[in-house]
Amino acid sequence: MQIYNTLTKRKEEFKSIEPSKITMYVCGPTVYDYFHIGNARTFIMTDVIRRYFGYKGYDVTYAMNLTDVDDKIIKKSNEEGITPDDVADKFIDAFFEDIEKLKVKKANIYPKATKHMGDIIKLIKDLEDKGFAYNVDGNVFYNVKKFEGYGKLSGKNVDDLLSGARIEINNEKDNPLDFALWKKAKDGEPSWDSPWGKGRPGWHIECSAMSMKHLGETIDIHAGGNDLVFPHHENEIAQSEACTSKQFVNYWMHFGFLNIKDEKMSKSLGNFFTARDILKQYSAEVIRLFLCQTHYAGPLNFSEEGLKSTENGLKKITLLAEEVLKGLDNSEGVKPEFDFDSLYASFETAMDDDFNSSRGVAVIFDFVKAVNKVIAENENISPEFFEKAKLFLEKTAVGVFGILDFNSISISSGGSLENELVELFIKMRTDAKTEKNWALADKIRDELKEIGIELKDSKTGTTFKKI
RNA sequence: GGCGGCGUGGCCAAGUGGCUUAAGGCGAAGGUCUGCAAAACCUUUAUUCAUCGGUUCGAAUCCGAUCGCCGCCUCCA
Repeated sequence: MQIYNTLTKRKEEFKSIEPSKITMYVCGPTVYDYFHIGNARTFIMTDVIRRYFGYKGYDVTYAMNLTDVDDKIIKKSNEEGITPDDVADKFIDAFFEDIEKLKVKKANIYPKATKHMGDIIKLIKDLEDKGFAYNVDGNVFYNVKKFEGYGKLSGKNVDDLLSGARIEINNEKDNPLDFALWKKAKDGEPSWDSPWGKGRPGWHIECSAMSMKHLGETIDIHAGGNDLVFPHHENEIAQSEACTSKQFVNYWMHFGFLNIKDEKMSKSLGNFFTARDILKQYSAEVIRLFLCQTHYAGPLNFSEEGLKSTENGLKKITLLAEEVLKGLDNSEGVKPEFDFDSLYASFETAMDDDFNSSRGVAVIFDFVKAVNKVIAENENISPEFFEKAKLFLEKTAVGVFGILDFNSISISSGGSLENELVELFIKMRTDAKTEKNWALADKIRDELKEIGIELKDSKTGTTFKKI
């Protein structure tokens, strides 16, 4: 399995620290607002990656942090006149609701910054003791010059950064690049006691502290959006490695941006759609397929046309899944020649190559086409064939991508009064057809469609489904 | 100013030296099936990969230049 590692800037053979076990940490949301569909890309693609590891038989321990103490939360709490905790709680709830609607499997742990103050303070103290941090009147800064590898992830060097035009002026810092580990409390802000007085943690320290606490000093994978490479992840490395003298993360993975008309979707530009709004119009499966059709690292333009075209494509998969379910009820039939093995192999080859979901999805479409061909060419097909076909879809489309849900496929089955009534209409229509009374036959079909029942004629008779 | 990414058919998107005279999806056109639909199947839809040079027996893939777009360096997934 090959994974592109931002740290080494190339694809590398993936080797976990412990055989068949993986530790993975992903930078989650700062809970001050509903997350947008660009954030969702990270949540969904890490979900796909995590699911694929599961497919491969790995036991994954996956942590996603919730940043619940932060400038933006404080700002929001002032705007709304509620406490920062209330802001955080509200959007943590919303986060879990949205993530569930997007069919993202839950992480094993969702550590919160506010629940790890002891660990954070201990880490800062350690950095101070080791000479990597200095205290200026209750503010503690990290001394970037002390850490030799600073810039190794983002490919920057301290001198280039210093010549950059947009570095803020802060007289308290020895060096403009130094960043806050601990911020002295201001009036009305949430604060915690520490050896440096009351205050709260800086932005980057929580991830170092929580990743090391829950997953270990060295972990397999750390992922996040492209915009976190610098400074966030760079600083995490500096904090963690200065403290442990061990490699913090073996594989760094970064996701490309979701753009609107070639511009990064972001809260600050205001060009964003929240995931919950998009979910009102499109299913989780459509959104997931839309994202999976592009490799995770590249940019992806978000558009209504794109979602629409994905929705049409997904229909093909769903309709085939329906045929597969129906085929399970066959009593007997031919056992067609079908090379499941080579399809599994193609799927794995694609996904083994840095999670190339775009190719993985193409394999599913190839499969759909091949099964449709089998169905078109044979009158009766054995249920065993459909069982194998269902298993393939379950492992790939359902299990890895989450772009199909057998439970939401309604196939007509007798029993209820409603179904019997529809069957009655179908019988009447069949009679009308025999009498070549096309006007009546079409009227029945059209009117049933208006109340949400779709009829489909085939050689073997007419079937219906709710739409 | 520093660093990095990208430019493939009408649209989206894989491919990064020969297996590709470029996957897959959407759209479009024709055909089979059907009373008509729908679905499905078959066929067609890039002699070409921003442009121009170069390396090579061979390049969308490597090198150089040019044009265009985007990102990071400030909070951001």
